[in-house]
Amino acid sequence: MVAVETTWAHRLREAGLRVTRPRLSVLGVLADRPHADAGTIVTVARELHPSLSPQAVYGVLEAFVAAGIARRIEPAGAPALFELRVGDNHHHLVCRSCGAVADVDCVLGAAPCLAPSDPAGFVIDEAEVVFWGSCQACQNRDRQVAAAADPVQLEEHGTRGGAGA
Amino acid sequence: MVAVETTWAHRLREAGLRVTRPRLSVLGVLADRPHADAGTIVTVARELHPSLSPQAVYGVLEAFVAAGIARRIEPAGAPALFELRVGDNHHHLVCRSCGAVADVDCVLGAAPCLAPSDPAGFVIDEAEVVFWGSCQACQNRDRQVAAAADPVQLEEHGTRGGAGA
DNA sequence: CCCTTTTCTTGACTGACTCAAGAAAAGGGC
DNA sequence: GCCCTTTTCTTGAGTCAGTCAAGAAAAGGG
Repeated sequence: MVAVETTWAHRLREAGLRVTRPRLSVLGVLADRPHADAGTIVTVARELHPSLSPQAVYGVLEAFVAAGIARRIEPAGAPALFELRVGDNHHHLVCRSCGAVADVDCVLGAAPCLAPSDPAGFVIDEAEVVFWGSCQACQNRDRQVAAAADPVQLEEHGTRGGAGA
Repeated sequence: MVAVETTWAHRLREAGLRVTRPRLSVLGVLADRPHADAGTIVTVARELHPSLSPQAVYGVLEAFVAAGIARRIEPAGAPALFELRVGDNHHHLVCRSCGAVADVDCVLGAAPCLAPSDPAGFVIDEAEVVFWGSCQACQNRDRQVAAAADPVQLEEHGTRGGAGA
């Protein structure tokens, strides 16, 4: 416990940031939930630090991103997500149904891992890749809903689909 | 002129959509500006159709996307953009400074053009690729600003950088 | 031309995020 | 340990993109 907090404090100092309660709280939440949005971080961090304000969280996250200890991702149609895994140029899988996000290692290595053949005069520093699809849980749920609608196929289970946030 | 409108009308009917003035206006704007956001579309379309409401434009764009005659892209940190180029799985170059967007043909062909080695149980239907960098105009501007700050290098021109959008 | 369905206008509202000012906390120097 | 400066956090108002809902207007088949 103490060791963990010491580690976070160390990481903050390394990045040239002061060690504060809000920053440690946000680091703790991000360690638990690797793709949390600002609202989730506020909610969860308040369990330990009830006076924490949303604006503090926005400020902390901005400082983390500027210092290079967090990365911001913005899948279309969702609020920004933050992750502590930085510097390895990995990409993301996003579920169209529930918004779940998973990491994928970059297939090709260093950033930018891809280069267009005709860059139209642009100097490119990053290739961002988002894979859109359906996560395992949503596939299971959809299969169960389909089975309920057409019981001939999988009648033996009689399962029901629960909404998966 | 009439031929053009007739073509748009035809395209709408093909897609199963009624032909209306707002829809023709939005198509016209998108033909001129291949990566316009909703606000720009409202402003430009009102030159021809002053009573057009923002909500009508949101509705029209939603109908276009649902019908497959437009595509919505959402670069991080910017409002959604719309384009008429659909069905070819192309990708985008986005300028970090001015937000300019250019199309790039997909290097690999059909969608999803990439596949992660470990998809973590996801079924993937699309790989979205965004190349981030600096467009030609912003490179020129930055070079001029640098020259103004350090005149030894390129003194002979004495150019000044204008803020670009 | 009429009638039904779709679409558009008007206007209120939400969610994510930003801006600004003053209060509180961090951490180096003594 | 205490003080002082700088950074950071809290509080509160504001912005921007987009959504929701209800009634008016327009499309297009009969």
